[in-house]
Amino acid sequence: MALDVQTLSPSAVEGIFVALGDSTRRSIFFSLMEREQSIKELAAPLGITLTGLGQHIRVLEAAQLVSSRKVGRERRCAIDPAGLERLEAFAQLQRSLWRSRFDALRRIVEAP
Amino acid sequence: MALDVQTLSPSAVEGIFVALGDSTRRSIFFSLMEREQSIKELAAPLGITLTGLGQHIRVLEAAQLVSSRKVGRERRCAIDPAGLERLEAFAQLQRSLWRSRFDALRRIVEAP
DNA sequence: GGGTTAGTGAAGCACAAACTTCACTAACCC
DNA sequence: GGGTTAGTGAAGTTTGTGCTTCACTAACCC
Repeated sequence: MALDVQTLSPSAVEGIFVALGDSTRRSIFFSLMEREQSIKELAAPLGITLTGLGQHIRVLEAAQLVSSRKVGRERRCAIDPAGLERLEAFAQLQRSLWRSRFDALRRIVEAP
Repeated sequence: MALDVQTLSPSAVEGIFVALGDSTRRSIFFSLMEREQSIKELAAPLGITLTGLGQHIRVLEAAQLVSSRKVGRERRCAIDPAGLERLEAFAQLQRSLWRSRFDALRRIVEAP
């Protein structure tokens, strides 16, 4: 997991939050966590058109949560670990940043 | 960081993604990472009304990303670490789940 | 070739949600 | 008390975006 400063900047996770902020895209994501699937396979249980699903995949790909490749006339979609790695690193960093600031503040307030 | 199964279920992080899926709420969140602030202080740089900002705070509070309390006539808003903890645990779990499934799949494909 | 199936691009619709205004409460200050 | 300031609730407006339809391409199959 190679993560530089750029990878951890707020703007780097924007796309992830936008992507998973939608319930349909969350469903697609969790469905792909089970197994790789085509656009058609993903669309069926959600009751939406292939076009609509294709649009969601593009958003998920932009966030690096999903990757896809054409195999024949099908598009095979799968989880891209990059997004999850970035999300985890982001949460970790923010939490530790908050913690250190909170501890510093506490030290001032509770000065002897 | 106490995290049970409930805390890690997809539905537990829905609110977090919905909350941070909006750019204004991301701004509020990062602004609060710097320091505790009132509704007025948060609204000023964003150029939105106090009413509008109050609505965003409610969404962030529902996701446990922000906590607030009334101090006099002001509402002091601050980061709630619970949301970040949950987000980190979620990303960690999903990534490890994906990794184990991916490794299992690879073992089948690359069978000797 | 002809028919079917999977997916894509452009363009439009429709609803959810971000934001506002207005009216009000309550805390602060003189 | 009277004036100002911070925030809140209800109700309306407007904009973004999720989704569709339609037309098309390309792969598969006979």
